[in-house]
Amino acid sequence: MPELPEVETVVRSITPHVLGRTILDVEINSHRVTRGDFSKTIVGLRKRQIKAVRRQGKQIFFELDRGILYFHLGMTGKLLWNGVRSKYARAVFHLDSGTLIFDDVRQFGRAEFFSAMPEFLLRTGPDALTIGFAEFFERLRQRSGHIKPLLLNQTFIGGVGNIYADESLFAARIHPRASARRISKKRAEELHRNVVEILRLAIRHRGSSISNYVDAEGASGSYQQQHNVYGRAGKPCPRCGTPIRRIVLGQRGTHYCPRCQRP
DNA sequence: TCAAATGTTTGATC
DNA sequence: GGATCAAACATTTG
Repeated sequence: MPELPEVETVVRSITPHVLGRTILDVEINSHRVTRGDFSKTIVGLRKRQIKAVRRQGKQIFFELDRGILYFHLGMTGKLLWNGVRSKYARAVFHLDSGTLIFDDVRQFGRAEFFSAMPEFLLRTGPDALTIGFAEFFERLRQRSGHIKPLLLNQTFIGGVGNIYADESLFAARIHPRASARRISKKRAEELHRNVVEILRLAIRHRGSSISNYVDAEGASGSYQQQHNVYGRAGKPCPRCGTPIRRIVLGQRGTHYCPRCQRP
């Protein structure tokens, strides 16, 4: 579900409720919430104070007075502040200020305590909002393969998912199957600029709500109303009227305008 | 019943 | 060895 704009919106809506607060107790209702033994997470989090909340790519970190609480929302994860406890409430965090529910239908998300930043979390590439063009282009040049799956690769850049990859490629008029390393500097500039602009705009609209996504208060985003290609297969391209095409690329549905985005 | 869904990890293969 | 690709994970919805 959540890509950078949605995760950023969740972070912004959750931060005022949890910053400086103390975790009193934790319930974990599914063995899939953590990768290892979940009792480590319960014990590790008890009595910890939340010093900072930050996002890198699609990852959320609560920095504690000792250790880290890590969240990844996967496809259907939600963090709900004092929200409804559904049957998908996989973990519940009781703070001195209220209750944080980690709700996740498909269970691709994670909520886990680490005493130190684990290696697998350090593999994330630079955040899509902060990477500069020079570094972006440099990294692009080093890759073979198609541009669309590369944008989804979180070790390349962090934060872009299926919606914003399709929307950014449309804005930059780049075919999703274009060879990453053969994209011209001018086109790469367009792509970099559009990725940043679209992510920022989507944050202003509090993200895209397709089926599941809501912020910590349970509110939907509205950016889905401005999608040009994502989920619009067969509908006219807003720029030229040609029907939007849907293909499968890197196992993901991929939407583009066959006229505006030439191979 | 089948396909698809905002994502990542794992294991094969190039 | 590194990069790339497909399968698997779990559940709902149309």
